[in-house]
Amino acid sequence: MKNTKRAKLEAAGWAVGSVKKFLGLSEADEALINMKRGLSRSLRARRQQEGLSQVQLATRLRSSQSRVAKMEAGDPSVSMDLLVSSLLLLGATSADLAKAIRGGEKGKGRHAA
Amino acid sequence: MKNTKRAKLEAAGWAVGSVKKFLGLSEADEALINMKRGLSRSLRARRQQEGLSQVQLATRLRSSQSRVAKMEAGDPSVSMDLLVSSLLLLGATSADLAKAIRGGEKGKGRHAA
DNA sequence: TCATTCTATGTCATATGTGACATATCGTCA
DNA sequence: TGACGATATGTCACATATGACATAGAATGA
Repeated sequence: MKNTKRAKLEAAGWAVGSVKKFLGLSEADEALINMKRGLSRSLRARRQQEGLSQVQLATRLRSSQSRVAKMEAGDPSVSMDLLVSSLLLLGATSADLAKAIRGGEKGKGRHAA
Repeated sequence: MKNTKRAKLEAAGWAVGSVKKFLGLSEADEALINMKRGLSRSLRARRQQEGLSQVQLATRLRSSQSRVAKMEAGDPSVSMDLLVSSLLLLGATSADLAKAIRGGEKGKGRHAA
């Protein structure tokens, strides 16, 4: 992910209604991270449900154990594309993904609102 | 995103879903592309609803007109991350995104209401 | 016609993501 | 204890995505 994003935004000044817009952008960043978290959790859950090790999953995905670990850890270097396509390869439907994305909303353990 | 698969995809004309197996196109690939399509459409819809030109939107996103055009065109060079974060910046909620993703599901031919 | 605005498409330098590898930690079992 | 399997973390070469730019097409109005 872009760790320069915030810096760029701050440097930009953000002409119109700056403070409000800035907060909005911050929230957007947070939302994206939460969505990824939901996908990460879903990936780990599916893997474990299938009784696969990270190595086994990596083989299925034609990736590596370390990348699987990073996917599940929500590492910033992992794209949403990778998470989504991995979940799809594990048999998730787009409805499942939609759910995972919404499920990643806030803190874990919260009942859905 | 593997360019080889994309090339195959596009070379096929990407018409109907019957030849995909021969081209090595998995269900997962198809699903991912459909999800992106849903996001692309949603982005365009939101932009137009706000009465923004691509240039104006690009400015808001701190991107360029050409990239916005590519996002909306579903260009293979556009990542899901970019689509999602752009939509979030336009004020979409994760529920909206979940919907867009599921909306990108099936036949695009349907001139939906 | 020309001029303007909006959008599409191609290219490129550079930023970012990815798979692979090494290595560390942790738990389990003999 | 040592060995093994599973997971985490750091690094790197290479692949891919991104913003910026140029340019073209399409639509509108003078």
